[in-house]
Amino acid sequence: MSKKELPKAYNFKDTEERIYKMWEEGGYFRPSNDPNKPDFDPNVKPFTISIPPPNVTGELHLGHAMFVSMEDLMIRYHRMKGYSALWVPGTDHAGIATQLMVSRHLMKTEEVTLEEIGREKFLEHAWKWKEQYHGRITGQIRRLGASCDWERERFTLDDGLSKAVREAFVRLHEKGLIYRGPRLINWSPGLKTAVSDLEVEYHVEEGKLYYFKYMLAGDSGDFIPVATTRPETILGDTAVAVHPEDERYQKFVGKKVLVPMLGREIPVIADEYVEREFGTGALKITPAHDPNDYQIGEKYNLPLISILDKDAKVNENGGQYEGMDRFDARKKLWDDMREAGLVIKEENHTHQVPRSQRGGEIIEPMISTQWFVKMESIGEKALNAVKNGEITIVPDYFTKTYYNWMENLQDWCISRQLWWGHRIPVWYCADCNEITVSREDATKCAHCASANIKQDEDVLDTWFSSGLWTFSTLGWPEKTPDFEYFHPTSIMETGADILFFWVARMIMSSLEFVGEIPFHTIYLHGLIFDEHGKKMSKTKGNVIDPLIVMDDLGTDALRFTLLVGSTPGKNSNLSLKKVEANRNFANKIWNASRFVFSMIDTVQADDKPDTVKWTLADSWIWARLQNLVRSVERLFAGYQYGEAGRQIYDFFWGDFADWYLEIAKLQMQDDETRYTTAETLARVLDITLRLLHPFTPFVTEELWGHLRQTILGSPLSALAEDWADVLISASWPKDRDPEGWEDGKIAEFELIQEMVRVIRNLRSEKGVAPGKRIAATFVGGEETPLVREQAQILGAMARIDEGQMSIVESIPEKPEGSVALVVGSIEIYIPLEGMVDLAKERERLESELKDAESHIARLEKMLNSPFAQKAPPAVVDKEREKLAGYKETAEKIKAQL
RNA sequence: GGGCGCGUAGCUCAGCUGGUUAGAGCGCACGGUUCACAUCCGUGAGGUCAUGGGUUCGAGUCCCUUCGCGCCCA
Repeated sequence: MSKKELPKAYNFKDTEERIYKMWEEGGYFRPSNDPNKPDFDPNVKPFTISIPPPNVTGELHLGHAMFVSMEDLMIRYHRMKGYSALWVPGTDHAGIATQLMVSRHLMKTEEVTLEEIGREKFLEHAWKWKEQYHGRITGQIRRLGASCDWERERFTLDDGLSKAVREAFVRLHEKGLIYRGPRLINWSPGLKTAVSDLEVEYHVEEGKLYYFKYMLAGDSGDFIPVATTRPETILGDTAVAVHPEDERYQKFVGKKVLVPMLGREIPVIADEYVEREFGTGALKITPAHDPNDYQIGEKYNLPLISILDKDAKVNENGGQYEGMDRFDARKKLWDDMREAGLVIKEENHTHQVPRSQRGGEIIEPMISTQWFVKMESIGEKALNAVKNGEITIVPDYFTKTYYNWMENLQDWCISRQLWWGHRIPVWYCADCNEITVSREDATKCAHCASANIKQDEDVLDTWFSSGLWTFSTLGWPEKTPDFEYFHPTSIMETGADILFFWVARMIMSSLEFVGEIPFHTIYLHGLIFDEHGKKMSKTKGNVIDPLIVMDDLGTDALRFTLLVGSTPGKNSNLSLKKVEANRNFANKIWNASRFVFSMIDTVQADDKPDTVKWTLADSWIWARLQNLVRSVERLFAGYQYGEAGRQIYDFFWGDFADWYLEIAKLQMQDDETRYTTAETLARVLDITLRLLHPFTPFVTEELWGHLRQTILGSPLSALAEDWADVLISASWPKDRDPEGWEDGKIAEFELIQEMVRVIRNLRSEKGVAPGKRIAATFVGGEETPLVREQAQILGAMARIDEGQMSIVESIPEKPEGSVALVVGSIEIYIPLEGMVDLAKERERLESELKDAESHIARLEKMLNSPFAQKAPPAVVDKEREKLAGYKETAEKIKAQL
């Protein structure tokens, strides 16, 4: 039989690729109930996840590994539960990142700039680039075991999604929710494009606070001292503001001051916004280059003077500084001001510097004509969807963060000065100056029918298209069967860091365009740091590459580590040590299974007993397993996947492998119990593999296949008759209600375990050779029948010589030269000739007695307190039982002393 | 400045709606060729659950204070 050939260690390298291919080619990733097929049953519940689309040209990192593991777990679980599970894969075009990469590549290989090559040629290159790298990232996601339906894979720039983007844009425009105009935006001078507020990160950095004089117009010689962190923006100042109650400056309010070096006259205004304590208490206002100043500028109708061009060089408004780079201008202007006697001082100052999320260059707020989406009404709907419970966020403490953000929405700048993306579907007419906004490519002006029209040069923010992701991937704006059946999707699982970037925008888009929520649950996972909680970065050299981890330790080990090491929303620290431990777990599963197969192989048809009698161990492992199934079900329902994984791990290793398998070795040698033991082994392994499958799909699929074959080829074949062909489509274990006998059997078995432990402990302490069989006398009292029944197990597990093992109900007196062990009401005497140090034994027993007595005292005190009346009876009873147990133990020990 | 989270064994972390003597992995110590597994087996050491107070019959778990750390927003 094939199982004999199974290698001694689990070899994931021979397994993963083969299994994945089998799944994919076998069509197991498709939803079981497909609305496009004639046998579609609308009553079957769908379970849908849209993948957070990775950058099509990107490379797998741990963030991907995390969400793939988590989503695959959810999908596999629901698939096994009988839902029509659909996981829609796809990628996004990542406008800025990809354009940057491609243009760098072009510069390197062909030494051409974007301007030289032109839009059309550039796009050809970009598409080639996309084709080239697309397979890399999707291949890497496959390696993780992702059971997504690749036949439904989408890309943000493909035809269907582009159509969706157009539809969305045009609808927003029709509703007046989209507008174009000059506003203060975040400008990235290196990329030469606008970026959204979210794409700007504020870094605390050492800088300087520059103090200087704002001279009053006229020659009074009076001045207002002003401090700034960005002196070059002085060129664009249009006011100086002071606090209305600031006595130092009240006299200047309403007067004019002169912009240094330029001599422009600007007003001194009073506003409570000014912080009197900061700097000099007087604030220069540059509405065209600072968001706060912009608002003040609006309030007081101050002119906007833009002083920078698209390269962040000083423009014509900067007088003699025109043409200088922003930082050179800062220096030159300051030097000139010093010469002119306007400089007061410089101070070191830490402040927040806005930097581009991509590339890290300093972002310049500046006035630019861009397209914006009005967020107010859209945002309100999205806020309410969470407030009224239609959408739940897990973990729920992110709900507040969400509210906070949604209540303070700024209009969203959606145009980008790039070529790689969805070109804005707006055409400008050179004849009538009207614009044409169209779903189809326009050929003539909608207003004057002139053909002299030109499409807007800009593209849309990538997040605009990914905001439509949950429904555009299902076919919207067409009412496709997929869209009708699978939307709204079930869970949006993604990183907490893109709650606003993406998740909030999907909610807004879906409510706006589809009129329904995009998903009912948002599950946010945390970020992954290195083993000491430090952010992974190339410069620190602490980056863990999931591809290398999978090469070295296997996909299942990586997945299990990520899943078990994380709790919803919390960041987790990953170390290779942990992955290694889970590689070992995969190997443990492998070997325990191998053992089970070999046991099943030994069963003969005539081993089947006439009446089935389960042993204590059989009952115990079964009861434990049922507890586990219930527990996992409850934990999954609460998104506690990590805890569920840990419990399965503990059961498999701690209960099944360490105890039941050892006992099964004995039970398999007994004609009476061979059949039922093999059956128990088979059933427990089957259910455990099913429970583990969403965590570690490869090793479980491989073993389950062998298990199925082994059972089918054995007298136990009836067990596996109705099983699916492959584990991925097998049914999830049913959580049954307890039948009432379970707790008693578990308690009995735990007594046996405890006896084994104390004997092993003694052996170890006394240095008894591990292989040496020893003698033992069990004085069982009430438990004597149990001890007799389990004698063989006790003997084997504790290495007791059967010939020298006696079990009695009571003995007249303590045997000489023996060590006495007490487990509940049972006494165990181990004769260890020459090894028993009476004084030491006494000491040991005394300390055990002390321990028991302290418990007795504690429990008696507790039971005499209001606890007995106020606590639930079940809890009180439990404590009473405990007390009785300790009393018994104490008595037995006393008898020894 | 506002909001959120965290602080449990040497390290990394679990601990669900408050209810045994607070757990795991790694690390450490001792011992092992037990016929599934040395990617293993057995035994052990190690914690006043950051601090102070409160609620409760009962607090690692709920509330407040302080200290330390991290994140988000401004």
